[in-house]
Amino acid sequence: MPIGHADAAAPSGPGAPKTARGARTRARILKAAESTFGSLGYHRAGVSDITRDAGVAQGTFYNYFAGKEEILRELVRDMGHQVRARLAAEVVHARDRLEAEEKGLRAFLEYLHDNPYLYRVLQEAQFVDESIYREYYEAFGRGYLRMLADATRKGEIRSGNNEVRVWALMGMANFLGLRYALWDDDVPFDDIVATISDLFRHGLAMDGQERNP
Amino acid sequence: MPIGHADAAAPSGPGAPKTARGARTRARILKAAESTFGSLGYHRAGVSDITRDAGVAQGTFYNYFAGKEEILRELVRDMGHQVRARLAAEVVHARDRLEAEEKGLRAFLEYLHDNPYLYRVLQEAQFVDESIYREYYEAFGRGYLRMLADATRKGEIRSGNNEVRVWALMGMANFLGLRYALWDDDVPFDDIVATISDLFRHGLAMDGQERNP
DNA sequence: AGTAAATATGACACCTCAGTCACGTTTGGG
DNA sequence: CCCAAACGTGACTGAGGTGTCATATTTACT
Repeated sequence: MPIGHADAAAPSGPGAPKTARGARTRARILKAAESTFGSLGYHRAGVSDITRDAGVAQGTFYNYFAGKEEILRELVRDMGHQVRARLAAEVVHARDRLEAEEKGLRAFLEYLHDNPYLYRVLQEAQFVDESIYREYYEAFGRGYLRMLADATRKGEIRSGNNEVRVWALMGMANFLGLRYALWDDDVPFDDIVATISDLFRHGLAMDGQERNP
Repeated sequence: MPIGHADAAAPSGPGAPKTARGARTRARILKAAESTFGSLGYHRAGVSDITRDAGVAQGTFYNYFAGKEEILRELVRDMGHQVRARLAAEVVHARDRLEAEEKGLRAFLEYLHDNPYLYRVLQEAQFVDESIYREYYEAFGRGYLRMLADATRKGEIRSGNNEVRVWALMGMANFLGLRYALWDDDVPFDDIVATISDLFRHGLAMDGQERNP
């Protein structure tokens, strides 16, 4: 995943803007949708809330998006690109997988803390159209799996079912983010990263225990 | 958490049934709400869908519940009691914490596979009233934390920040359940449990590596 | 059996909100 | 400078759905 490369596709299909003004307006509406869905939630948020926030009329909305559901789809795709790009950038200089996990987790917690809307929009999308949600995590998971496979090949991590590991790791990050980056920041990210790092380096069991082949 | 003990509180407050018939009707409505919310989702499901499923008239619903939101609250509380009771029963005979984690994870995956509605109702409740959701996981987490603290005291697991661990472990189980118990059961639960057990016993890093005091 | 409280009914009032449309305004290529 | 296409507007409508209420039926106790 190259950094600095425009990962986000230009909008296409019906409703794609054809002038500079159109592009600006579409972007404003999308931005407004992010904060409106993010703070009010998808169902409480009306299209009129979005257009008011964007400073356009109701009808303008439908010049660019087929409806409320489609703008959510677009939004999730957009936000997904952003997180992945950000995490990839943070992780690229790690010397091994364990270090990459540490950097990645910290970056994710920080990202979530700075962009709290991501979580809500994403999780709520799950119940509007499950395929949007699966697409996000499967895309995320594919990249993650590739990195774990590399690490296995290099002998940096134990061999094992990396696909299962990916889902376990994504779940961990997700819950830690919800609890410590969104709900309460009563535990420093350093402590969280240290705790998880210890789990990755030594497991949960006492040292030297259960080392049968 | 004693098994076989009625953990679920009897309904109280306004709308509490006062005859046997009333209690039956209330229970039928709650049951219907579970399957209706579970399959259609909270927002798509109408109160009329619930009452039709329960075989009662619209108005009957409001004899027992203040509204759509309150029955969701009740439902989450109810389902939370059930899962916790079930997991506690499965875990109670484990010989140490590591074995308890294995049994607990497998039991959770099986429970979710048999009760797919739990996930949807719970996750969706998050956006209707966040406190319902937090209450569920904080209750779950308190019990979990107590068990990890015991295990630390007994020297069964490494010392570390158990609270952070609890959230990491809950997140893992959650995502593994979503992916492998609800979406696709293409990986046997045995493999999942084995993978996670290996993580707990040895970590992710290669054996013998990173063992500095 | 008689009676008051509890429970059941379902039509309906009322409101929210997504999406439409006929008509103005701006843009940009020729 | 012209004009066709692109863009912007906001009042309106029609569907969907929550909660109410006057009335009917059942329960439980005497």
